[in-house]
Amino acid sequence: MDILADLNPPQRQAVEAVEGPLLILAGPGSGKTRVITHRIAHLTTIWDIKPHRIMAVTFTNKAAREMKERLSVLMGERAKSLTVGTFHAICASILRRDGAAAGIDPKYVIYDDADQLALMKRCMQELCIDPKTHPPKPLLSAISRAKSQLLSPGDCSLRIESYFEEVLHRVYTHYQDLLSANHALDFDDLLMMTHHLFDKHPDVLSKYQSRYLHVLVDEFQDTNITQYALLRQFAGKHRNICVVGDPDQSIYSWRHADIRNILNFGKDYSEAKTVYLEQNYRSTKGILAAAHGVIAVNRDRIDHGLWTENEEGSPITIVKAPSETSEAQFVVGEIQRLMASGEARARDCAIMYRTNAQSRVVEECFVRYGIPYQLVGSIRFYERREVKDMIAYLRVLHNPFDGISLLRIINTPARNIGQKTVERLSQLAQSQGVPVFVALQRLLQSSEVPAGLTSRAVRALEAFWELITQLIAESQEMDLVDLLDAVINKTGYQTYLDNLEDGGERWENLLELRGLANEYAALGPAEGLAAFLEGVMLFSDTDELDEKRDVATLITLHQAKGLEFPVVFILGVEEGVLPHSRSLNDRSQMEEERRICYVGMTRAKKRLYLVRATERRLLGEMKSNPPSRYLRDIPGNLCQEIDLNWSMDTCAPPETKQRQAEYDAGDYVRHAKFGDGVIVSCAPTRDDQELLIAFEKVGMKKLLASVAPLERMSSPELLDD
DNA sequence: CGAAAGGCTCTTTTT
DNA sequence: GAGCCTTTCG
Repeated sequence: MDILADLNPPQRQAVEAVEGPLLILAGPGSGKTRVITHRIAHLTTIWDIKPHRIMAVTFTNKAAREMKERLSVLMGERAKSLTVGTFHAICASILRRDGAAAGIDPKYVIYDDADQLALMKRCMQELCIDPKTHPPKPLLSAISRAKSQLLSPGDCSLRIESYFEEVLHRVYTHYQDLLSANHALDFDDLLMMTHHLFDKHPDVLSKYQSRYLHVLVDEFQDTNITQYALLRQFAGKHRNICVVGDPDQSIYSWRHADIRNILNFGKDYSEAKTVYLEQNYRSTKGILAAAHGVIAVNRDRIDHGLWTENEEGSPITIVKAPSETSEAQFVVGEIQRLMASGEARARDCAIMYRTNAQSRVVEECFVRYGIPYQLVGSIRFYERREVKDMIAYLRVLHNPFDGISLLRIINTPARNIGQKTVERLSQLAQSQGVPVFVALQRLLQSSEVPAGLTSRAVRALEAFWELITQLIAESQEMDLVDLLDAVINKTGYQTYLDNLEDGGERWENLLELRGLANEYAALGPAEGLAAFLEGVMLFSDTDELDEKRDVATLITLHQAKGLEFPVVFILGVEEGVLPHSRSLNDRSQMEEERRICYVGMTRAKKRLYLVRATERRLLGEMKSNPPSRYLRDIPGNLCQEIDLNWSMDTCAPPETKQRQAEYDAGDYVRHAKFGDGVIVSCAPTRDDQELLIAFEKVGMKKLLASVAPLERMSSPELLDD
């Protein structure tokens, strides 16, 4: 197989530049994943690099999985020994293997958002900080920001400039203490602690540096400072680091992605080569031009060419609906029409929106009209109560120091351990400075009942202790699936679910979890449990997306990055929704909103619909939003407009008209009465344009584009007649 | 002790 | 409208 055969010249250049650092700037649809996979295949075949000496880092599990699939097509079995994974997954396994040097328990557990929140509440309680005056979430997000920049609690104490920062410092310090007391790491810790480990233990670092001859990174524009620092550590010895990115698709600044990384790359690796991938293989010319119209407005960007040899394609359809219901109905009708005409199947269609909340109306509508669909990741699998409960049990068995999990399941299902008892128990743990698990053990060993506890409560705790210790013993020798079954049975969880209203559905979820556990069977008891817990925490539901089923996809614009569909509907193209209201007063956030829109538009291969509702329910209140500013930035000649407001009462088919209102300053026009003229300026109004026209014969006139009897003139010669 | 009801806040995007 | 917390009742 000739790996270079069907690559265009820049792609080939990117694949063949194997020595030294390489920056690939790749526009949407330019084949960047292809370049990465072919580059790896090229390295392993032509240059005979052993696959286990190559690391490819992605952001999502889905991207990692796809890359592995494509690589095994190119390389076969050899692909298995490549390191392909997300930053988080790669770091998690490094810490499990080598973290002990930095004081990390190999049996550490990973805390997700919910766990973090629980821990933060506990933390604030212990510090006597009122969660009303200092809401936990902003504090957590500030801590996350610090960790994304490699700032330890100590570093944060160096520049305390406000009361908030003072509180932050105290909270951050204690939060880290609690994490470590629980033998737990949060998502950001996985990265920061790995960096820390490498920083303090050159021997460990050197092991990885020597092993990895080549490091490749996808979606480089989304890396944060910590991730970039990690990459530099990995590539520190051989300096063969290849990063692929597109600044125009940077939409994760809220997760502390730092665009400066792209700029710094050239400084940190002054010998770096740069390759531009500018040919788009995905979209029609029309879609590309429309998307360019939107993104070109951004100030903080370098305009680079993006072109395609694809056909011009259908016009972009801009739809004005009276409400979010009719917005959804339009989508249904249009999908039905496309399916009936054979132009598209359900699976060719994607419905994209800014916020998850928007999906509900669409979902209801799809159910009513029987359009098959899949909703991508609004409720994460492992965030479901029953799944979290089961995982909490397994975590406690794996690592009894995990107090957050222990307290979660201590009375689930109910076993007569009330709130008071739990509170008393965690107080005991805190005052003795030991984990809850140990405090419980001590309490039960001592002959006297501590103050504040009834003997009844102690009996209940004893029963719980028996249950857990017995399960821990079993976890040492039982296979994972058997262990899970044992937990479900001995805790009475199944009976508990049976008595619940929606128990059936929840039981299904546990069966799914069981199926997942089955995949770790080969690893044996303890190791299987560890790997399962790691996998389940880092597993994201976006991975659920199944391209094989013939169903339409409902997805947020963020999650849509990296995907493509023949037909794309973007909903809520309104001021306040896209761009989102929370970004309106911040210029750099507004630029990001624009990139989000750009990402959505460039997902479309053949057809693109931009739909808005003149009125929609927001915050429980009816709101009427003006059309998104992005609509104005799309050249009018690329569009066709549908106004559903007109068809409401009359039941007439939706009126379609070529958008004539779109004029630009400098256009030449002929007016039925005033004769020929040139447009001096045009001011957009709600649905129209107010034109200032200099007429040859009658001078300046102010006219509305939609009502004035104007005709566009193609060339200025006519004026000179 | 647990379940149910009422009141409160806050709504972006996710590894 | 939803999730979270607190209060209230059985």
